[in-house]
Amino acid sequence: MTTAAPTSSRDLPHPERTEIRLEAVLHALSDPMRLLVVRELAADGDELSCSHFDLPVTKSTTTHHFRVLREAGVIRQVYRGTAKMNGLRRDALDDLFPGLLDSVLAAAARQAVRLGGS
Amino acid sequence: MTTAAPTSSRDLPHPERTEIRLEAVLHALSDPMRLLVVRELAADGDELSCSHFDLPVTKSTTTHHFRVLREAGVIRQVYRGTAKMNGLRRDALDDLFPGLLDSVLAAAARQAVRLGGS
DNA sequence: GCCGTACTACGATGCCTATCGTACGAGTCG
DNA sequence: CGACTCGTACGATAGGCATCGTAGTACGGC
Repeated sequence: MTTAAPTSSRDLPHPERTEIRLEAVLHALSDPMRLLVVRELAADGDELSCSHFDLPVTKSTTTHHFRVLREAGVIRQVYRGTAKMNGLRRDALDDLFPGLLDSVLAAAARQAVRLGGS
Repeated sequence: MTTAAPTSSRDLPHPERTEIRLEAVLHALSDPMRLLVVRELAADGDELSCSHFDLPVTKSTTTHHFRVLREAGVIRQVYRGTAKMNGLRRDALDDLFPGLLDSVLAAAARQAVRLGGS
């Protein structure tokens, strides 16, 4: 259910819903880059390719961050051709930790306003 | 406001409310030991001494964890005689990140039930 | 079949951190 | 004062991790 039929043959390891740990999720979200990615994913709906994000790090590092997010159970990644599409695992997170993701997103938005000014 | 008159002469550096960063809070809560401490603090009201906690680590490490929590703005520490009392900074956290702490605590409680069974 | 694009794998590096042990300072109580 | 308790400071250590660069793999289009 959680893993739809992949458009490509390559498959990626995702943690089962019961394998997701709060500490891992919090740790994944505690990195500025990853928090930025999650905020953008939440804002733009889902299904965004890795290359859509213009992070101030190399592609190697970007790959690393996406893997951390996937292995923590925060995002779901599916290959579609050469692109790798990313989507928030809202269903699993909201089921396991109700309100957590929204609180973090709201907190991040508030802090962005508070610090960035814009 | 946030810093009451200390019972002892020794004083501890706490971040101002505006200095508290979401990433730092999430990182502080992403450690199992520290999450345990915060859960106990939230359950037992506030004003618990460091020695009250029976963590499976040495006292040096315990001191380290409490300092991380304090420097992230999660707890407030005040000396009272030889003891160091610890309390959650609920006011600051709820003001900066409404609902975040409660979501994390609820998520931790849910996960404890889900995993521990007891 | 070949090339370009998208992403990965692997090794290296430097920093951060969780942990410990020991030695020390601060405060309380006899 | 002296001893004891609570917590700190400092050094050491080992592991983790964010970052990079380069070389390589998968896929789609020409």
